[in-house]
Amino acid sequence: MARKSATGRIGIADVAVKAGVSHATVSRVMNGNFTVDPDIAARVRAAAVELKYQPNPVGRSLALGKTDTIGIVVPDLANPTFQAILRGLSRAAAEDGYRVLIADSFEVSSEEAILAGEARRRCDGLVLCAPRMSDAELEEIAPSLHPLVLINRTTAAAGIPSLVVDYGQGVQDLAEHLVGLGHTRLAFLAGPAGSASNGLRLEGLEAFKTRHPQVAVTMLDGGSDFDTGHGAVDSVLASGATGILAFNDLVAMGLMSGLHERGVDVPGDISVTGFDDIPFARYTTPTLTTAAVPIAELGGQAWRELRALIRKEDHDAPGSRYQPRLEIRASSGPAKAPRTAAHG
Amino acid sequence: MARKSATGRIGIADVAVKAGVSHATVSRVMNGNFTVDPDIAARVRAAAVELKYQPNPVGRSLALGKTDTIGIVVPDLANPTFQAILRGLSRAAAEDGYRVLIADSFEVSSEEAILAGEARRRCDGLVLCAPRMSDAELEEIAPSLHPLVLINRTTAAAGIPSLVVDYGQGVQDLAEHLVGLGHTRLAFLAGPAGSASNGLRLEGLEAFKTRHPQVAVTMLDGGSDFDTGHGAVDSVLASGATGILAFNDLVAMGLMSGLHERGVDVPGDISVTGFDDIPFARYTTPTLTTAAVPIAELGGQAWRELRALIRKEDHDAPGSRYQPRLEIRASSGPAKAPRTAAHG
DNA sequence: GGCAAGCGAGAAAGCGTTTTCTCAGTGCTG
DNA sequence: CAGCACTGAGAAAACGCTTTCTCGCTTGCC
Repeated sequence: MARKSATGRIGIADVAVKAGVSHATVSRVMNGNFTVDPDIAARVRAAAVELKYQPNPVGRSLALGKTDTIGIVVPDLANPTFQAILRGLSRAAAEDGYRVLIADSFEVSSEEAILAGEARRRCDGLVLCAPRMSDAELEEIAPSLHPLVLINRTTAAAGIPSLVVDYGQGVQDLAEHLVGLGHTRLAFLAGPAGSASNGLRLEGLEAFKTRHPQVAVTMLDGGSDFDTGHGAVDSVLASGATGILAFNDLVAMGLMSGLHERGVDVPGDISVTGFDDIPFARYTTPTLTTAAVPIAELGGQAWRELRALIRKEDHDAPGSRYQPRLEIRASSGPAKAPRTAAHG
Repeated sequence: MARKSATGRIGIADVAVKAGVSHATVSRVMNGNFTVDPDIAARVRAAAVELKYQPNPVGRSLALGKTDTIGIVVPDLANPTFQAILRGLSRAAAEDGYRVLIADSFEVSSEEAILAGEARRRCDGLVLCAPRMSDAELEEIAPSLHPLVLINRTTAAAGIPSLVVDYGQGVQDLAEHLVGLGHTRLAFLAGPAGSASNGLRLEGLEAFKTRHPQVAVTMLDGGSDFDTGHGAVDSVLASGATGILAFNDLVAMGLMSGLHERGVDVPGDISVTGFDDIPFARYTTPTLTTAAVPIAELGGQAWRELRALIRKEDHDAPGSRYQPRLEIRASSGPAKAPRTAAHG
C-alpha cells in the first residue's frame, strides 16, 4: 500500500495519497513553504512521519541542480597529511550541511585527471591534491573543474584559489636551525621526484645554499614514507652529513628507526628533522624536530574557499599561503665535533 | 550554441542536435548498445568528443536507480583504525567502479543514526562503524539501511553481515604473553565506556581472570587517544602493575611517552602493550608489542560483503571474525623483581 | 450584489538520463 | 508483386523531486 513506487521505497507520491493532497503540496510542506494551509501542512507532516518518508536526494539533486556534496582528490589516503586535510575539510563542510566524496588516486598520476572529472560531476565543487600532475595538464582541466580549490599547487588558470604551504621557507628555517647548532654538513632526503611540494623544498634549499655557501648540502633520493627513511640509512651515513633534513615526518621516523638499529645516536651523532608535525611527531624517541603545518586548519580553509565559490560570492579567489612554524624538539642537537678531531 | 541546457553544462541534448539524432540514440551509443548503425554511432561519438560531453551522473543515477557510490560512517576520522578501514574500503570499491562518501560522526553518537540514514539515501549501500550506538537503536534502524555492513558490531536484525575483530581473544593473548614473562600484576587501560570493542576486551579479560585467579588485573579508566595514555601515567604507577594492557596503540604510545618523561624504563620497569598494530607501532621506541589486526583487509572485506548485498547474490550474509595476531616487540619484557626485593 | 483582487493548491513542466514502445523503412519470401 | 518479418531510430514515459503556471474559490470593496 505505502510502497507503490518502482524502487520499493516510499516516495513523495505515497505521502501525497495518504494526506489526500498533490505531490506539489507535499513538496511545499517539506521545504517549509508557508503558503500552505496549516491544517493541510499538519496532515502532510503526519503522513510523512507515519510513512517515515525521507525525500530521495537524487531526485532532489536533479531538480535543484546541486548535490550538497563536495569531492576531494588525494594521491594517497595512507598519508597523514592528506588524512588531516580530509578531516578538516569534512568537519568544516559538515557544519554547512555538505558531505565529502573521496577519490584516492593511489599515486597514479595518470588517473588524477579522470578521477577529478568524475568526482567533480557528482559534486558541487572539488578540492584537488594532485602533486604529480603536470602544470600543463592541470591548467587544461582546471576550468572544467570549477568550482575548484587547489592544495599545494597553483595554476595559471583564472579564478582558482590555491592553498599552499610554504615548504621552501619551512625547509630553510629547519636548515638555519641546524646551522645554528653548528652543523656544516647537511643532507636533504628528498621526496618523490616530480612532487610539487618537493620542488618547493628544493627551491628553498637553493636559496639557503646561496646564503650559506660554506655549508655543504647533499641531495639524497627518497620518497615520502617510513620505508624510504628506513632504507636511506646507508646513503645518509655515506654522505657524512650530521644534520639530515627529511622530506617529511614519516621519512624522518623511518630514518631514526634505522639509525637506532645501527646504534647511531640521535641527536648525539646525527640530528634529524622532519616536516609536517604529524601528531606522532611528539611521541617519537627522541621527539622530532619538525616544521609544523596547520594542516587540519588548511582543510577547513579549503572548505571556506570552496564555499565562497559555490555561493558565487565575489571573493577574488585569494587563496592563502601557510607559513610552517619551527617546532624544536629533541631530535636535533649540537653538531658533534668532526670525526677526525675525535680520532686524534 | 553548444551550451543550451539550463545548467550551462553540455547535455545529451546538445550532442543529439550536433549529431542530428535523438537523445535516445546518443544514450544508446554512450552505453554501448549495438543496435545502432555504425555510421551514426561514429557521428555521435565524434560529436560527443568535440563537445567534450560527459553524462550527468545525477540524471543517470535517477534513471538507473543506483549511484555507484557507497557510504561509510565512522566515529572519528582522526583514528588510524578508521582511516585504515576507509582506505581499504575505498581501494576495493574503486576497483569495482564505486566511490566512497564519508560521514564522520565526530564521536557524537546521537548523530550516528541520522548521518547513517542520510548517507545511505545518497548511496547504494553503507558501511557502519558506530561503536557507541545502543543495540536497540542499531537494531531499529538497521533494516532501513540495507544494504548494510557492520564493523565491530553485530545485530539481531536479519541479513546484516558483521565484520568483527576478536578483541576479546586478542587481549587475552596479550595478557597471556605478559604472564608468560612473569608479570603477576596487570592493569587494563580501558577505552571509552560504552564502546563495543571495549566491551569485547572486558569480556576477554574476565575470561582471562577466571583462568588465572592468581594474577591481579586492575581496571583503569581511559579513552582512545594519545592524551589518554599520556594522562594515565599517575594512575598506572599507582596501580603497582608491571604489565599494562593499553586500549590501543595510540594509548600505549601516549603512555610510553609519559613514562619516559618520568624516567620509568619500558620494558625494564614496566611492560606496555597496545592493540591494532598501526603502522607507527613498529617505529616507536621501544617498538610496541601489540595485537595486529589486518585492518585494511577488513575494509576490503567490507566492500566484498557489501557488493554481494548490492548485487543481491545470495550469500547468507556470513560476515567474518578476525583473529588478532600477537606481535611481540620490544615494549614488553620480563617482569622486574618485586620492589620489596630490590629494596633489601 | 457584482466584480476585482488575493490566496492556496493542483496540474504540469522541467532537471538529464535510460528504456520501452512505436513506427517507418528495408529486404525477404511466397 | 504483395505482404511480412525485421532492423534501427525517434517519441515518449519513467526515475523523484521542485517550481512555475494556472485556476478556482474566498474575501472585500464599491
